[in-house]
Amino acid sequence: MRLLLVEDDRRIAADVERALSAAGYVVETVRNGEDAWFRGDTEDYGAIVLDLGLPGMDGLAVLKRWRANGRAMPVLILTARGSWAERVDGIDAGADDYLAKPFRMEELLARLRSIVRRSVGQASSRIVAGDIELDERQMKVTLRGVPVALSPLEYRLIAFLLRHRGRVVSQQELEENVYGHGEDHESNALEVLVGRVRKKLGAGLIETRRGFGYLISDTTP
Amino acid sequence: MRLLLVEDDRRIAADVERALSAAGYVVETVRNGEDAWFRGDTEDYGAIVLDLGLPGMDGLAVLKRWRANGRAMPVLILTARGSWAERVDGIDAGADDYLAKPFRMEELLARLRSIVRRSVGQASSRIVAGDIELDERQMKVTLRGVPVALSPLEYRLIAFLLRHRGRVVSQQELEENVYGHGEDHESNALEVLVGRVRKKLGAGLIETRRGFGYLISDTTP
DNA sequence: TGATCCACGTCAGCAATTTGTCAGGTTGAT
DNA sequence: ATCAACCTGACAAATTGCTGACGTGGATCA
Repeated sequence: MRLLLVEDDRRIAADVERALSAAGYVVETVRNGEDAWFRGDTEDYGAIVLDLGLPGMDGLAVLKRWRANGRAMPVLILTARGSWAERVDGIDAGADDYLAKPFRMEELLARLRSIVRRSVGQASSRIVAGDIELDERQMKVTLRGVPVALSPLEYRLIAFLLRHRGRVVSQQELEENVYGHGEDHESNALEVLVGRVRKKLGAGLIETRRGFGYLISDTTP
Repeated sequence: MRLLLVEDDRRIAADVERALSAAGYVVETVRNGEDAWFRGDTEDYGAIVLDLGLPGMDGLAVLKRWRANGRAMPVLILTARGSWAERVDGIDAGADDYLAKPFRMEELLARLRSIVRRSVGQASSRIVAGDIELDERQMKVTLRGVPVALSPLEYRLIAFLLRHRGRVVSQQELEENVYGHGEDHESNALEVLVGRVRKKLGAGLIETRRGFGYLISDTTP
């Protein structure tokens, strides 16, 4: 599988490139935003590993332009700072996953495998789980074919759970990704939100794992 | 895919022809403006590579006459210098992309792929959505066949939304593309603009996705 | 030069929606 | 049975987007 690596730090680039090659990928590397944008827009890659701290065009901007042009390949973001706000920005911009530097090469490979698997399994920006269907391009959720009106937070919640369907997502993680911060648990806002989504999408969809978090089970083979 | 190459320099023509053939295109070559115009006007090509520095009829003039006759194939312009004025002229004349000499063959191929992909994705410079129709070459919008007078900003707004129909466009993104800057949201100018366009084109066309942005749904698959 | 028109930004008010909070209920593990 | 975790309905506050009215500046034309 062919990958694009976008990384300006030569040392890191070389390391990652070696690891990816060893793992059997064909890797092409670029070092700045413009090149990245052009390559990503004109070539077909199985996945893209994108550093955010780039010279020239900013990594997020590159990603947004790809998505704006309808390019749907899986993108894994690397960022120096482990800031949650940045993570949310990245996901909103259309990233499929995110990894904070420094990272272990095994983890990079694992996450890469994961997003690639997800993308080949899906081939589009639509996720189906049981009765409901999510179209990320249109930000539209349908229940048995009927469109459901969701508020921004409700949408973010269900989108995150669906993207991570098949595993338990902790309240902490959900909060960080829905609200963009990990406030202390002084409020039950998230629980209320879950309740509202359940009311709109049916009670059976989001399961509660008492003490652990929430789960949408994966029903797509 | 069948291509027309318009290039008077025999050496360059031969090089490009070889590269394009190797890439799997069927290439026809002409060396002057008159022939180019005739071929482009009477034959159907998947794309045209057009040198601007031609003997006889000038490349830009050829392009303009094609467009005036309603020919909509993607055209990639080659120009001797990376002159900005020439680029703007080319884009205005209806070119889809441009490339400054000297160039690397890979880049030519990539840009060609890009404009071809764009054109098959869109089939023409006309976009239809519901009752309304946009002709980008003529910068003309009609509602149920009746031309609608739009101001420059109104046109840019509707054109951007139509080009990206089928997905939600955020206010931020819309602002950047309509006004050319991403000012802080201290004004509701964009909302007012949307209102004005709605008044002219009907309220149902542009949907509001509260908290996310605007959307024109894609009704032409 | 002045009259007029048009595009467009600004503003204020409105209506609808969204969202946090709170005060009880339920539930499930031990 | 008990307790923490979780759910739910109600409510008020905050946000968001829409609209009509108005003002300004630039272009056009007499």
